Amino acid sequence: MSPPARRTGRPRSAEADRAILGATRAALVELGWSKLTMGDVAARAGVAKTTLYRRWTNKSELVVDAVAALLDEQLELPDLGSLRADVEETVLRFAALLARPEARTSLMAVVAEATRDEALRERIRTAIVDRQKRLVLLGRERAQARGELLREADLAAAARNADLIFDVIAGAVMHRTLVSADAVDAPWARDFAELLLCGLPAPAPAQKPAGSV
Amino acid sequence: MSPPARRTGRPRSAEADRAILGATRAALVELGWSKLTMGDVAARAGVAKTTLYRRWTNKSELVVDAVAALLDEQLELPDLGSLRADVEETVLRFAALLARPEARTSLMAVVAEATRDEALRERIRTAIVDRQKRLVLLGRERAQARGELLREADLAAAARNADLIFDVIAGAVMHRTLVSADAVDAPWARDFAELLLCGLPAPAPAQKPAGSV
Amino acid sequence: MSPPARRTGRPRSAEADRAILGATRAALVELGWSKLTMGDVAARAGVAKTTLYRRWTNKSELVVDAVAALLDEQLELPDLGSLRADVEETVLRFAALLARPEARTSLMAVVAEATRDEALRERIRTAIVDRQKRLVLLGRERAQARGELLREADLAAAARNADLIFDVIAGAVMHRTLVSADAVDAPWARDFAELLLCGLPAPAPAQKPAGSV
Amino acid sequence: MSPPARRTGRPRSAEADRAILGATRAALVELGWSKLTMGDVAARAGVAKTTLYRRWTNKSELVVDAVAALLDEQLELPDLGSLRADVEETVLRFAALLARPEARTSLMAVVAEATRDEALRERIRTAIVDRQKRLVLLGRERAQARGELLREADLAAAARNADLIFDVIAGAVMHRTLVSADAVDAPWARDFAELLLCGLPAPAPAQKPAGSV
DNA sequence: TATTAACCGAGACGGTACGTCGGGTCTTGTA
DNA sequence: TACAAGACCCGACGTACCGTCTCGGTTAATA
Repeated sequence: MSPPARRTGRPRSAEADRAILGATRAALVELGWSKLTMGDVAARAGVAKTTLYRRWTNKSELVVDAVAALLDEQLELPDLGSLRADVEETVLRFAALLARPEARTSLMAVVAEATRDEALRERIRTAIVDRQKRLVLLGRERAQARGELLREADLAAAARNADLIFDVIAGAVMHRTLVSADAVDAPWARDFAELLLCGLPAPAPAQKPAGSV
Repeated sequence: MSPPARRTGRPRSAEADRAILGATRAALVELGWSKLTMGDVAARAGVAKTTLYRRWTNKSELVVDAVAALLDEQLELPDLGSLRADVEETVLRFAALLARPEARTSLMAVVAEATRDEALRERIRTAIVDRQKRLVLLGRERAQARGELLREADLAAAARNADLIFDVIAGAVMHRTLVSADAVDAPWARDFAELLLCGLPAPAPAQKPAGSV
Repeated sequence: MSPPARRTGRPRSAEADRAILGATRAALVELGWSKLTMGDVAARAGVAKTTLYRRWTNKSELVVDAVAALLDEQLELPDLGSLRADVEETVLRFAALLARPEARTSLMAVVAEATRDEALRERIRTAIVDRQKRLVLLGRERAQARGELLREADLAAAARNADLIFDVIAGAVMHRTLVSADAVDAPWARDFAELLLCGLPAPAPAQKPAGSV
Repeated sequence: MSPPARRTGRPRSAEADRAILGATRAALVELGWSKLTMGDVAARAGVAKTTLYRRWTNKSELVVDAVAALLDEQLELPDLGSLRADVEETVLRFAALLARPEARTSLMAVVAEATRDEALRERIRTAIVDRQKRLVLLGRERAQARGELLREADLAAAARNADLIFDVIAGAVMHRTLVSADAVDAPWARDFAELLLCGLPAPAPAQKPAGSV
């Protein structure tokens, strides 16, 4: 069932594979998705266009693969002694990643493409989202150990909550960077952490009776 | 201030503006971003291609404006009597909009394109971001009137805060929808509103004594 | 029958007429027929396009009028004492005229346009051809007076002959200049006059028995 | 000498060359120069527009070649036994060609365009002028073989002379047809051949006693 | 060692859309 | 009315990229 390993004929050049992916990543950084052309990638890789199409059926497929390789870098969770400090630092690290043009461009390109490609969406979910979610889980673990966070009884609720926090953090940073086109700097990170930990500033401390969720 | 110029010559047809934006939205729905062509939009609008390019330099710019109009008409702030309910409802409305393929696709395409196009970024900011921020401002106004929110003394801080809240709400919804590829439904909206209003659940109400923040 | 002289309303600006024709000639010289645009002419004349179209229905009509004015300069027949010398000098003068880009360009443009415009053809015939034919008639007159040329008995034949000579001289110069793209210089003029006066070089003097022609 | 290059890559389709030139001629006949469009030619030829532009940079260049092919196929030198008869027949054949509107129109259009386009002038020279000059060379060869013409000693002079004769014949016919707008018919051809072979009718330098005619 | 099938580069091909340009018309406000 | 300005419709222009298709030539496994 698995590919019976083509046997006859000249085998494909592994060199070419490497060169093509490298050239694609370079072109992505310089030009972005929409101005990247197959002809240009081929030229950069010192390869014929035919060679590209022998391996990938599409511009999309090629670029997605190139991006996937690019995004294998991972964020690491800091441990600064308090939940608030850890959140701020994580936000700043993620923003630093998004500040790099190749990351920003290719991430968005792949997300945009995914808006009309179910398979790609699934691929993003497993390759990126699920992998980064561990940061939230780990951070919560630590905070609970420190006594900074309530330990949730309901397991399902706990999972749902982790998902929510992940979307809030990642979404806020991405939205500010890519849509609002504003900088994510230390003051913003501080304000964001404050909001995340304490919520909107209610007028009277007495308004929140004891025992509320 | 801005429109004192343009006195001589035949004025631009407002009719054409409407027809073009309408045709663009219709084409987006039917074809999606990538298959939408300027020529087709012109034909649908009963207008010459030149007339499009006299108003928008690009396919991107045109689509940004069409999307902005779409958001304008679709997003209204509800008034359900409490900040919490208003937030939930707004989140759900925004999610409903993103569930429509033409909105999702074109919004993301435009954002992706903007990652390497400063002018487009600026246009998104003025045409979409600044315009939708009114929802946050209006919502805060009402909540303060109801006594649900502290009235901020510092004006600059108030503005910064509105920006932050906007990015958090819009970012969370977009990220969950487009990146995490999960549904934004009523339970999620409830959890999100809870988090936004109250922050992460601290273990004891008395735990935050002196010296905080 | 003659134009009843419009009376009401603002009269047309004679200034504008002059400016337009001048601008057209200037544009013809610089750009040639095909790259001359109505918009450019209007701009040079400091006039709106509407004003052009109020006076001429077409680009063609406008340019033809401009060319006609240009060609009102005339060639003068020299009198150098012999038919041969007069022919050579006339050829060189005509060539000098064709060497001027505005003359060359606009003349050809108008002729090309005439290939599909009967009315224009007629206009060229009366405005240019018939007017220049006088040179042939005058030259023949003088040569006959000097005894260099046979005086034709048949009047119709004489007229036909003048037409022929005109086409041969003008045609040869124009063809060499415009089609063959070679220079019409003194040696060529000499060779041409020799050919015109004596015909192709026959091998034996005895071949043309008396009384021929 | 000229085609040693071009070794790699897919070779250009000779089929396409034929189809394009054929389609161009057909379009010229139906539409004339100014209404002929590259897109239409491509469609008729069953070829992409790109393929046209890969071979010809311009509408003008393409039409020049199409016209050249037209002349090639239409103009053959007759052999009627005498130089005089051959000249007459050639003149009539050329005139018949110029009577066809597509030939007349496109030839003139191309020449007019060339008055301000050096590259086009060069192309006309090589594609049309040099190619048709063969008729003069061949005709002279035959006439000399028959003993009707002097064999020139000086080679350079012979070449100059062929150029001259070509310009005289082609120029006279074109001028009469296109500028004078008169018919080139059998009588005119006879008069022209007489003039070309014998020159202007001199009164016989002393040979002919006074009072002749 | 010779065969041979699949590879490779180059580049032409049919398409489709792009953004621009010019022709000729129409619509303003002003003189 | 004419005029300057400039928007309008139309249609062709020449370009760019897509993904496919020959070409002539190379290269490793097989026979």
